[in-house]
Parts: sequence; C-alpha cells; structure tokens
Amino acid sequence: MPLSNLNNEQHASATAILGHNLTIASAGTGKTSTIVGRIGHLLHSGIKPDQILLLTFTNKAAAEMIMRVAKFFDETTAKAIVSGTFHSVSYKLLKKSDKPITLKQPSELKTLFKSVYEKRVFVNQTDVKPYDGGYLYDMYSLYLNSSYDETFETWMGKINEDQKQYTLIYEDVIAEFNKLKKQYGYVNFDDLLTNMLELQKENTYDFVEILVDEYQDTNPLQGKLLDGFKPKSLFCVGDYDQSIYAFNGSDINIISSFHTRYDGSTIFTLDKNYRSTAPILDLANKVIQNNPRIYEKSLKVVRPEREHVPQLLKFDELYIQYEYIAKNIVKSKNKTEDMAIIYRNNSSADGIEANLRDAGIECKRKGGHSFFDSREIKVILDLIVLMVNSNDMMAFIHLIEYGKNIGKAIAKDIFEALLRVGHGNLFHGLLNPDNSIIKPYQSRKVTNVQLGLFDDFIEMGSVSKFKDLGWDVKFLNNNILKHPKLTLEGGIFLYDFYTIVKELKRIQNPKNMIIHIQKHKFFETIIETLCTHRAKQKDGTINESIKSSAKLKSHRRVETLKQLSSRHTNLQNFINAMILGGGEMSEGGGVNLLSVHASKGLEFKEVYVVDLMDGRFPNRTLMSKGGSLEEERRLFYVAVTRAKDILYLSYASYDRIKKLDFVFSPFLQEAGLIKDS
DNA sequence: ATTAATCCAGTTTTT
DNA sequence: CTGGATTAAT
Repeated sequence: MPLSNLNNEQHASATAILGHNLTIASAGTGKTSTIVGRIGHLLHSGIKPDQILLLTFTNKAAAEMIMRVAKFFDETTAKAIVSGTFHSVSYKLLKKSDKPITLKQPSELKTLFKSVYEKRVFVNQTDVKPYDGGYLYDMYSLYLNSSYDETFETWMGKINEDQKQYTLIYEDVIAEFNKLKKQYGYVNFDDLLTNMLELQKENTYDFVEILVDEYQDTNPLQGKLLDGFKPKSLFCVGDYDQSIYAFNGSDINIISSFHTRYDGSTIFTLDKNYRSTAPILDLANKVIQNNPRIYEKSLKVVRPEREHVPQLLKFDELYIQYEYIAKNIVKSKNKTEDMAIIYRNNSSADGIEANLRDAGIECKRKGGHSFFDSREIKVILDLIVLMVNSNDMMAFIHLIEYGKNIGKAIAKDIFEALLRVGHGNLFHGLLNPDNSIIKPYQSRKVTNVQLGLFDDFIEMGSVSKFKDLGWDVKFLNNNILKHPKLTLEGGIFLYDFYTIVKELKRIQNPKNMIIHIQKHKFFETIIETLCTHRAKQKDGTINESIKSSAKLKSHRRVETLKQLSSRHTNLQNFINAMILGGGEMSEGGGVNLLSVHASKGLEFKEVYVVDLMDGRFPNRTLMSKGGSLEEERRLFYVAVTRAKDILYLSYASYDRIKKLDFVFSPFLQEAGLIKDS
C-alpha cells in the first residue's frame, strides 16, 4: 500500500478530497512518496488510470513515479496514467488528434528564424539598435511563456520601452516564420504548448485529477494549459523556495496566489525533512531566511546527527580548487555514484571534468548536449527524420551539404528540383522521377541592380561525367543531375544518398535503421570527412592517430544511440523522444557533475557546491538582465539541500586563465561560514 | 553569388 | 571546441 509508508502530514495531503489542493513540500520532505501515495489513493477510490494526468518537470521523474506506482499496482494500470512533462504530454495528445507534427531541435528553428529575420531591412530613425534575430527569437519565446493576456507590443514595452518602436517589424518576422513553420509542419517546444491550448478548445478532456509536480516552476502558459483541461481536481506540489526557472517565464506568484485564485482550496504543508542532517539543514535555512517568506515554514529535522558539519574550502586559484576536490573524492568512502559536484554555470564543468579525469575518477555529466550536438548523431537523426517526413527541407539540406562543392544554395536547388520531378514528393523525385520534366531547375529569383528582380534561368549542365559509374539507370536519367554546378564528387555523393534512401525505405525499426545507416557508404563518407577534418593540424597535415581515435569516438556515439533506440519500435516516436528527453540522458557512471538546475529533485550522500564566488554564484550578469538575488539565493538553497550526509562549499579567489580576481559569494556570509570583515 | 578555408571570440539556467 | 564572421577562390 503506497499510503501506509506516509507520515501524518503526507497522508493528509495524499488523501485530500477532490478539489484544489496545494502541498507545500520543502526540500527532502518526501514529495515523491506523497504523489505516489496520492495516485494510489485515487486508483483505490475507483478512478481509472487514464483519468489521471501526472505532470512533472522531467520525463525521467515521471517515469520513476510511474515505476513506483507499478510496484503497488500492476504495470498496465500504472502505464495507463497519462504522464510526462507539459511538453511531452502535449505532444502525445496532439499526435493522437492527428495534428501534423515534426518536432525540431530548438537550435534548428532558431536558425530558420534567423534566416527569415536577416532578409528584413531596418530603417533606424533613432540610435536604438534593434535586437538581433537570435535574441528576438528568445524574447518572443519568453513572451509566449510568461505573459498573461497582453499583446507582444505591450509586453515588449514593459521589458524595454526603446524596443517598442520595432514591434511591428518584429511581429511581421514572427508571422512569416510561423507561416514557414506551418508549411513544413515544424513545431518547437513553445508550439507544443500553444497548439495544445488550441486543441483544448476543440476537444474535451475528462481528467478527474491533474497532479503537478514542481508547481513552483510553472509558467503562465503552462498555467493556462492546466485550466484549459478543466479537471475536476487539481493536486499541486511545490516549494516556493525552490523556484529557479524565472528565466523561462516561471512565476512564483502562481504558487503564492493559489489560495486566492482557487476558492475553497486547501493548503497542506510537509515539513519533516528526511534527507539531510541537522547541520546541513541549518545552513540551508539560515540562507533562505533572507528571502521573503510566502507561506510559513518550519522545517523539522528528522536526522539530528551532527558528525559532518558543512565545510568551507578556500583556494587561491580555480584549478587548485578542482584538484583538491578530485583528491578528496579519491579519499572518500562513499561510492562515486553517491557523490555530486554542483555548480551554478556550466562553464565550470569542463575544468572539473578534466581534473577528475587526471585523478582517474569516472564522472558523468547530465545534459547530453554534446552528444546530440555531435555531427554524426545529427546525421543519423536527420536521416531518420527524412524517412518519417520525406519533405523535411532542413534535414535534407543538412545531409546534402556534406557533399563536396554542395553548399546551402545548391542543396536547396536540388531539394526544390526533386520536389518538381516528384510532383511534390521528395522520395518520388528521387526514386521515380518524372523524366518528362526536362528542366527541373527552372528559375531562381535574382536581384540585379540594373534589372531589378528577375528570373535567372539555370543552364542545364552535362551529365556525361556520370556515365559508366555503374549507376542505376533510373537515377542516371534523373534530370536533377543536370545542375550546372554539380561536380563528379557531388554527384557520387548524391547517388549514395539515393541508394541509402532506397534501402532505408524498407526498414521500419529504429535500431535496424541505425545499423543499416552505420555500414552504408553514404554515412561512411561523411564520417571520413568529419574525422579527417577533426584530425587536421595547423599546418594542414592529417594526424593519423587523432583520426583513428576520432573514428573510435564517433563509433561509440553511434553505439550509444543504437542502445537508446532499442527501446523504441516507432521511428517518429524515437525521434521525438530524443528531442524531448535528450537533455535528460547522461553517459557512463561515476561522480555526478551537475548544474544547480539539473540537480533539481536529486539527492546525494556527498555534495560539493563549487565556484561560490560573487559574480558567478550569484551570477551578476544574469541579475542585471532581469534575474534577481532572491532567485540566486533559491538556487543556492536548492544546491545545498541536495546533500544528505556531507556538504562541502568551495571557492577560489583567482582564475589564472581569465586572470580574474574573485570575492567569495555573499551566500557564504549569510550561511555564517565567513564572518563579516 | 556561392563555397571553402581560416581565424576569432566566447560560454546561463531547460523543456 | 564550435559557430560566426571574414576572406580567398571559383
């Protein structure tokens, strides 16, 4: 029984009557057990699992809770609960309603946005510079996530009055971008939520209860989504002291105004901390007391042992700090998996990782960005994307650009030509071209100073260079080969593309597809170019040993991807899972290297919070751009409350690489570790 | 105009 | 180590 393990407070919360319930759960007070208990209670009272919606901050957290439910009930029941992040749940529901969705990597659509933006000409009447494309993209995303019922213009006016004059142009760019997205069926993270909001107007959902974990990090857009489901009951769990996503629009007022927004709502409080020892909690509380208290909290310590007092480590230089920590970790009796190094900024991670490696300590970094950002993985994913959505222009261009003498422009020409000879379908154009279309490269709009805009007719090139290569006649006769700038090498690359597409069409399973890609000439050619490039030295020569180790590395990456794919049977689901949950993946084992944000919800026996210098933690640059000291303090609170038994806080007064002097973080003073001088 | 090569700066946090 | 900008070459 999931309820029998709960203490009185947890039990009261978990068995609350349906309605609007908020549980304030401080760090380490058994929030997850309470949610699992709540789900158990709902199921016991006869509510069907598919009438329960569980929203968490990461998909991993959702999966873990579902696993725990499965222990008490059967797996089928547990898995019938609709669960995941706001984004992944929206994705599932949108897909169910047959909305065309191709989820793209965030950076991809940003690039598309920038390309739309660059075509605009700004007439500057004032000396206020307009935002650049990338920044505007981020701002618009923040607007979508953080605004209530304002227009972009009024919102912009509040953020930066000077920028208001450009909003008409900005909105026009955004409109064109949205049109383009619609045309290709592309969707970004924000679209998942906004499209879901639209779908809620068409469909009705009969969720009896929605459970929301990490409620303090809900933003207004997500708030609208919650209300849009019109659930009979809402069960929210959170802690305002752990709200750390303001940069993403999360609004602490959402949790603090819960009782006024929902009439007759009930607020529960969990205040018994089972995680950390008394000295660690004392320190955390001492610091967070400096923030305004929203709901009264009095954390009760369950573990009174005092043998490990949080220790302050001071160093003269950044790397001496990392070195010392590495040595300390070697000496520790704890297993490496039970230890974590937590930092405010990801820029700390490289130095730490290098020092751990030197000391022979295994470590894993969360946020597999480097993994999914690697070219070889992108190539494979783009190929799979193309097999799912054959007309995906961005995926096509990325792949074809690897061909010699084929850049963006020619790749786009080829894409459009293929659509022409395929009557709107890229694969038809490739595999069964309409050869009666003699000139697939009809025109390209060209601006000429004298003539203005005119159609530049592309002269058809010769295809004789492709004869006698043993190609399929079908491909040899394809008129797309007549592009005048297509070289022999480029053509051969295209032929490899043709054969791989033809072969992959027969494969439906992600893992088999990766296996096939891996040994195909098309992929091998790309890996060869990639690794040669990586092994190129300053003088232009190729270092063979670097090259072979690069090849080994990329082979390992492909193997990792293959591993990840084995859990999936559907191509599209696999792709989207990689985009939605990719950041949660971590490779290998060992000491955990985490940003404070990534550490949310986790706990470790031994924790090092490092680089506690004023400017870096709190991050002053961010504070000047709309952050706040309160938010930085909450970050500090989150970081230290990850520790169960042992906590180290460290700082260094000098960075010899950047030649910067540092002063310790004010939080150390607030914690009483440094006396006022 | 387009591609390839070269050099330079920069690096907040996440779905 | 990579993306962006600049430059050289076609």
